[in-house]
Amino acid sequence: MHPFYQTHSPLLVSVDCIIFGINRRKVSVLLSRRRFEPCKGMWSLMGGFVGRDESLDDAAARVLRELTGLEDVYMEQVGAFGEVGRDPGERVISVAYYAMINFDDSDRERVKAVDAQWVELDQLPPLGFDHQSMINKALKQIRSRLRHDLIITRLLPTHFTLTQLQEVYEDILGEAVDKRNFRKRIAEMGCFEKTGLIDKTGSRRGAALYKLV
Amino acid sequence: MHPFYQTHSPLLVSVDCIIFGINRRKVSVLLSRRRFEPCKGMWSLMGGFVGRDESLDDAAARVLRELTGLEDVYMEQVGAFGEVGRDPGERVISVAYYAMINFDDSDRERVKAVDAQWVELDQLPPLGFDHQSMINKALKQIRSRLRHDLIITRLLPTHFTLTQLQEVYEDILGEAVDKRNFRKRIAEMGCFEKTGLIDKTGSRRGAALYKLV
DNA sequence: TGGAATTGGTGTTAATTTTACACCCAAAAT
DNA sequence: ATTTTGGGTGTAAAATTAACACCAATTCCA
Repeated sequence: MHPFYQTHSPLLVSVDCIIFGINRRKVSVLLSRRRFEPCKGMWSLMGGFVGRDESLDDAAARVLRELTGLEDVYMEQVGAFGEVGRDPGERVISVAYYAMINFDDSDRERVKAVDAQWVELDQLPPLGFDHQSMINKALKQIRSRLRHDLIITRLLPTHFTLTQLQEVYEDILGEAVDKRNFRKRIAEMGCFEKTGLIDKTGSRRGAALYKLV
Repeated sequence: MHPFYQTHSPLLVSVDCIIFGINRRKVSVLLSRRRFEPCKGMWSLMGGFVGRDESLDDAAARVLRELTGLEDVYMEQVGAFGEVGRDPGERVISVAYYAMINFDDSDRERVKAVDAQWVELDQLPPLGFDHQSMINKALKQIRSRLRHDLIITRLLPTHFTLTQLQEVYEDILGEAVDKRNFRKRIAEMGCFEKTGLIDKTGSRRGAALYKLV
């Protein structure tokens, strides 16, 4: 190590993953019950320490993979959280990331093994550490992208109905939107394509299934 | 330390400060020439390591104070940068912050002492590390806030003319805006107040000086 | 077997917001 | 007195956004 660096004390750095998915038709976050101190027994995000030879992005991807078995999932950084007392056990800097996954893809066995559970956005229990702030900041970030971005399609299977898409949109936004205006906007984006398939699970009539172009 | 933490290797964590200010009527960034390896001789942002007993926010404030002598400056986090090779000297995670300061307040002596210099946004030289990415991300963040937020007034003295404000706005946005529409929008915000004072430095006629309400 | 129930799908109009645009003003300098 | 310089102001067209209601297709059940 270069002498300039030696005088400074290194710190533990972790990543925490806010994993969004859909459970029982509602946008939810994957939480797990902590089995170690600190905050043992509380609900929290899944995290892990950053290794010397992995980037922050890689560490986040690894934690997600360990938990869900999923590879190559799109993740976005939320920010770094560094209050001195944020982890009561030790000084830890944590970088929050969010991921949006299609629940059906995820490895249910593994999820169960770590005591993880899907919780709807408006049903979140008290969380350990500063994890609620992380989620709040992530939601703000996602909402601001919602109008010009198709991130939320990652929560759905490759084929989805417009009503499903709208429900996700409303969950994230936290308010209802007008169906016709929503569909108009979607259509203008021009990134969707009718597959010709019909989904009959949601209604008697059946709804057209779309996919990203 | 709790045994759970012992198996993980701590990392160096630094903060880098993107200090915006106005120099010769143009929005500029305070850069310094590095006097140590790595990247010795290159231009870079000012940074510093995060101590065990200071938060990230505190570390950023400290670095800013050490460089400019300014206290209680508003800073905003840009994000964490953690590629493995981002610092060629050693593994360092860095958290970027931006500050907007009124140049006249800053301690010119101290700034000179660290070989620092104001550089206009469109005149940035090649920077060391990933500092250009940090600036790019900060600018994106600021632009997205520009319409509903008065952050840029922090770049100006407490009393300023509308033309000054508009020039800052244009520098950040990177394009010209219509004078009448700009003033209309500003007026609608309703956060400005004519002081009754006149600034004669900019024109023969003189321009009204405003302040934040 | 016909009618009730359920979710899917579609256009138009008014309101609001945004953009484009040009001329006179006040003071200073010559 | 004339010129020069930036300061200050309003209106109309265009674009965007928001509000709003009904018929369609199928299933289920009486």
